[in-house]
Amino acid sequence: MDDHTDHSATRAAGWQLPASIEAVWGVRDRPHKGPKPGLTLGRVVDAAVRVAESEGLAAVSMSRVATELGASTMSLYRYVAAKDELLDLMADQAYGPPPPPPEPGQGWREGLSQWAWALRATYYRNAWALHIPISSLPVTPNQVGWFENGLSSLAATGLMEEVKTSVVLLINTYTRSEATINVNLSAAVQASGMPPDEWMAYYGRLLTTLTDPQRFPAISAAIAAGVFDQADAPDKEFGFGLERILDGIEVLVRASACP
Amino acid sequence: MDDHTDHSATRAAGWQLPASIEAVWGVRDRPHKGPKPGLTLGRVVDAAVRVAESEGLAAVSMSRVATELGASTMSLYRYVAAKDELLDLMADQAYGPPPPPPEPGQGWREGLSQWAWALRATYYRNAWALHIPISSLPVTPNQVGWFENGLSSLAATGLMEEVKTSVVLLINTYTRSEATINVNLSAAVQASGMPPDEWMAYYGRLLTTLTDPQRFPAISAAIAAGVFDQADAPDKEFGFGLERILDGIEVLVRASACP
DNA sequence: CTTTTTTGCGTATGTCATACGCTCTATTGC
DNA sequence: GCAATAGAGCGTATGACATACGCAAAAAAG
Repeated sequence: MDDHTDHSATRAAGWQLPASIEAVWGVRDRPHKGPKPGLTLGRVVDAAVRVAESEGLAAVSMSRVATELGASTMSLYRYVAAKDELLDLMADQAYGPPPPPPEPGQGWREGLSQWAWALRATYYRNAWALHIPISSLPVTPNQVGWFENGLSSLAATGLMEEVKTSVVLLINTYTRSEATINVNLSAAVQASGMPPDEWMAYYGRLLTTLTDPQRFPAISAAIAAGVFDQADAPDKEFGFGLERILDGIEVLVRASACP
Repeated sequence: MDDHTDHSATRAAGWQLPASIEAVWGVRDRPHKGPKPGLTLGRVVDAAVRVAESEGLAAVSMSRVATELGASTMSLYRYVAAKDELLDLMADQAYGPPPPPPEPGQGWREGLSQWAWALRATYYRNAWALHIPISSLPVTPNQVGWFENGLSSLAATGLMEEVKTSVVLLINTYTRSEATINVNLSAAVQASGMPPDEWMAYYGRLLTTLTDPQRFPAISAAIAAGVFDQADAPDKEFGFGLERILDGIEVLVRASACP
């Protein structure tokens, strides 16, 4: 144990939790010696998020964030060891605090469903955050908070703890990737300047041209059935997949309930 | 119709399929006028893939690929309009040709399951490709080929065409993101220098330190149950989710079979 | 008051994507 | 055949960007 904070669990051979992440968890820093910091980690992250919201994640450069704060580029490195750390903190900020836990009377399915929809809304609201690569298992407060909340819906089921975490991970994975696909897609549509329906129709025509019906019978059938005639409501698509997954989990819950 | 190839379907107001992508589909270019190209699009993409395989996607710069080919940086721009296009073509190369379509006697579930596992193996084998952002719906030959193959498993079910595409999209989405998470994660573990089990144990200790059991009861329960004591086999985790999703789809298929 | 730590920040380095324009080449229209 | 022309390779900018390094000033500790 050293004179200051106990880092025995956040440090290990070859790796340690970055100092900036310890900071968001509120692990208190000793009162400093040198000059007072002119900024705070929070202000840096907020500024970065502001830039990402208004100009996209690609616009988030150290110098852009610095000018946003009226500081110099290099001063940011007193709060964050590298840009990657800043991105991780921005991602945590994007999650925000998780929604309130499900009410006691609610079933697991309803709880998980609401959780997934809330998560999805968060991803859509902060589309820029989807471009930040996932660098490890959740270690930031809001991310862990969402995980906790997801798990809590399953508390009353008889599932094994290991299975519960798998389920929550599964739904998070699904939700994130559905959001990623749609965000990228709508960016592409936007870039084309066409209205979504028209773009979809164009895509259908494109496939028709490119795919030989002999080699691509299933796709041709889909085209013929008019699948690509108009853009599907993304909500519908997401709901479809979610219900399928929940159906699958229901099978599992039932099996574990009546042995 | 103009003097050369018919582009009426690959061009549209405000957007057109990039020339390099038309090229991989084998849309023939008119016999050229100027000097003979010293390279081919295929060689450029191959070189880029070789770099990505041996040094990671981050090492793929235009100049690195050029030196790989013994050419100058700028010469690559005769084959590809921008780096993004090169990345899209690399991604298509990573998919490779889809596995053979399911045998006639096989059920949809077995077919889709095999498809998903094959897709997953492909993602794992070419982990670098997961870092390439998805820029639109599938338009490259191998990607479309995989899509076709996935759909073909569902041909015999009575599902509507629209639902079939949703199902295939769902499984692809799930598979891709599971792979993404595990690839990133194992990169993080690798970077730490610890063996996976030890890393997981460390992560458990980390969570224990950071999470107050009052505010994070569900996570604390998971920790107490030893969920984080050892790294799960990623195959198990993937199989779990996949079976859940297939269970969900089975519900759907049954419902549409006996109305 | 001196030592130590820590801050802000100027400067420098190396990497990248890519615009531009020059030269040279092979095909095409005459 | 021959000139016009589209295209090929590529050298040379240009303007970002992340970040290493080091200095000078500030504040707490002794």
